[in-house]
Amino acid sequence: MQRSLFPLDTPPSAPKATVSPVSRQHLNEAQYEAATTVDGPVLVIAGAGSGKTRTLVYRLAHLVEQGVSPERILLLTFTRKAAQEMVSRASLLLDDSCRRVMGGTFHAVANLLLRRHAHHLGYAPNFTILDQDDAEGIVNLIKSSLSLGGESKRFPSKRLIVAILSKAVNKGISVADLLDSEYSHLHDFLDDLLLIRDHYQKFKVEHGLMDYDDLLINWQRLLAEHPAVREELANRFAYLMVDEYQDTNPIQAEIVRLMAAPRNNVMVVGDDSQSIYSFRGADFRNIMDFPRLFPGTKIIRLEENYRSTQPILSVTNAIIERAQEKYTKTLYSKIESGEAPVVHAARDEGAQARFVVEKILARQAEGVPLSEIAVLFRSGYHSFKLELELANRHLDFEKRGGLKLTESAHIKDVLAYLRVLLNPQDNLSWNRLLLQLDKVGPKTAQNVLSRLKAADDPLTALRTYPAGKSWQAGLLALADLLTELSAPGLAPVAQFDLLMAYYRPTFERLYHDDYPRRSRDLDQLRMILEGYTELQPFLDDTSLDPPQPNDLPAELAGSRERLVLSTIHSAKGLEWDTVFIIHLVEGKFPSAQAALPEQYEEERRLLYVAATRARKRLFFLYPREVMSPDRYRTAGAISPFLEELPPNLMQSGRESTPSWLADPWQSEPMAASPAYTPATLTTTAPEPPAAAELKPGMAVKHPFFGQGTVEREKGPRTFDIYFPRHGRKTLHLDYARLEVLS
DNA sequence: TGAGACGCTGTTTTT
DNA sequence: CAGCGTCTCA
Repeated sequence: MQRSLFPLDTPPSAPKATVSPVSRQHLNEAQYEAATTVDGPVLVIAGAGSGKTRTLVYRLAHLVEQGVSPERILLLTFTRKAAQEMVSRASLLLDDSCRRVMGGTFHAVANLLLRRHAHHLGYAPNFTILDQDDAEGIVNLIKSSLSLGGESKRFPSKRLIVAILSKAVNKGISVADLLDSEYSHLHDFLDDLLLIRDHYQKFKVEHGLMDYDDLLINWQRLLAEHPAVREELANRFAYLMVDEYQDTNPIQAEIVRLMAAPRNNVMVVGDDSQSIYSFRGADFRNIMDFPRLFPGTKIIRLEENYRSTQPILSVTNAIIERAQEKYTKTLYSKIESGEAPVVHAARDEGAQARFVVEKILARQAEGVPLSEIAVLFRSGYHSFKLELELANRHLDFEKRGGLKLTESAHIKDVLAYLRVLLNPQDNLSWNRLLLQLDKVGPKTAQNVLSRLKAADDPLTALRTYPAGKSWQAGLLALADLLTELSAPGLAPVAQFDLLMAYYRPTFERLYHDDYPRRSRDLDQLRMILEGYTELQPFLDDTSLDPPQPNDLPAELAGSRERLVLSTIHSAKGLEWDTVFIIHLVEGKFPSAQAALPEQYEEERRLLYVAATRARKRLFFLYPREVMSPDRYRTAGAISPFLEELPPNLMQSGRESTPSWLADPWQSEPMAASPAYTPATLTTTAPEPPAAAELKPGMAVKHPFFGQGTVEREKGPRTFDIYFPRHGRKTLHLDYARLEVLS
């Protein structure tokens, strides 16, 4: 979790490089050209593993070295991590001034800009960002208030409704057209959907809420409708770079166009073969439209792959060769030798998991660190069996993708209090708080809500509300809590602690069966909160860059090598020595949902992305039998993507069903495993260091952020500390559990 | 009108 | 395998 998207202060530093970092030695011809063409529009078509990141990093350093002020560079990436990584590598290459480059996702940058300029659009600066879950919650409220969907079972779920409305926005088409093209079976619900959309829109504006799409739309509107603002921003950001351009949607393309004009110093980098976000409105044809959007675009292709061995590339080329529509290129590698990828048919899911573990141990024995190995899959739940097996064998892993910490109900509960504090208009969160009171249900909550809406001061309104006897006390307690929390000068962690004292009984009542497990999440949340001196950026980050549930503190994560389990989407842009792709069964991969040819093609690209992550060893696995929900075994068919590949490119491993396995028809029970505990945090709090003890340059240790260096004193008992793994944090000694190392 | 019990369905991917 | 809607009782 990292919030210093706009690093505002510059750490003192001397340039490290005496020779120009961007020399022809480190880059090939095409990369060099891309890194050093700084004026005018440039499109880089970069195949997988072709040194795209390297090129961007060198270009960043080159720009700064040429005298471009880092503040004037905007780097738009797909994840926050990617931006950090690039900025940090550029800093190593040149000097720390590169850290002043503004970088992040479209959504995160939109958020920062809109906090400053939202008033042009009729929004207050304290708007709340909604995640998908929130959006679904609002749609649900609207659905029931309009009494839609009651009788008819066919009425689309809140999930689907939100997906449809969002997709229409992101593709820039009407809901009617979208239904025609992708959801023809829902055509009868068009009017209902439009009605819901209008109510949803109105609800958001009235209550100071923005969903992910609004962040983009409003950024675009800001630029399109307010020329003065557009000019100011376009002036400030004289150089634009956009990574993963194949996954941008039309709104993002328009934002880029508006931000870049009239200089058009903009470089976009992407690979149409790796476009995997069409469900979000992205269209890989976007990348081909770029030259039309920016006449005079210089097009550069990076086709040499530096990552994988030729045997692996031969397979990945074969995968993508069968794509219906592709514009590009065949990758080649100079790393000739290497083993052919392995296809292995495991007996069932359990055997698949055991096979992976065996191979991991073998690879480890060959000297490959655990962190250089990854297991990839189509959907989050595909790794459950494997996670159990790994826990059994005491192999440490880190899971990416799938459920986020902030998606669980108990975390959402806590966040709702904090949200209401910052944005008293946020009726979604109010609703959540009210429903937690005993004897208060949806109906009562609605009544209270309508009163709050009319009132100037929500807290007074709460206190004076003519509540029923059975729940009056609860309402007052809530008002008291919120009053207490709004005391000026309270640090976020202090607010959290007060809040927990109030919430814990509710928490234990609501989740009585498994609250100890959930309790750990709250501990984790508290530690994350320690990195913030203000609530707003914390809340923004919980929506824009949500942490994973078992993200370990740096202290534990850094000391041990961990295997990576990841959805393919979250593995984008990364690479490992050894990669396993599991569950390559028809129905799971490609997903059974992918019925339309376009969706099927995207599944193919997804497999391509997964396979191109591997440097040396690549394993394709599938279970021959899968459990259907009713405990019967059914035959799993091999994914058509694998079946259609030329067999001579791969080693086949059906025979290697481990001999120690029991009778193949006997279900192999997993050895009883001790309940998996995602590393408890048993740190005994060290004595808080006295402020006088901390001096710039000192090494300190934080339970979550790991080792860091004190940069400067920022206030009473408050210091800026730079953590290499998490960026700059402002920490208060009373709240952060800091340990002095030197 | 809230709360708890029961039975059904449907299940990607992420900002 | 939960998360939803429906039903019943308080």
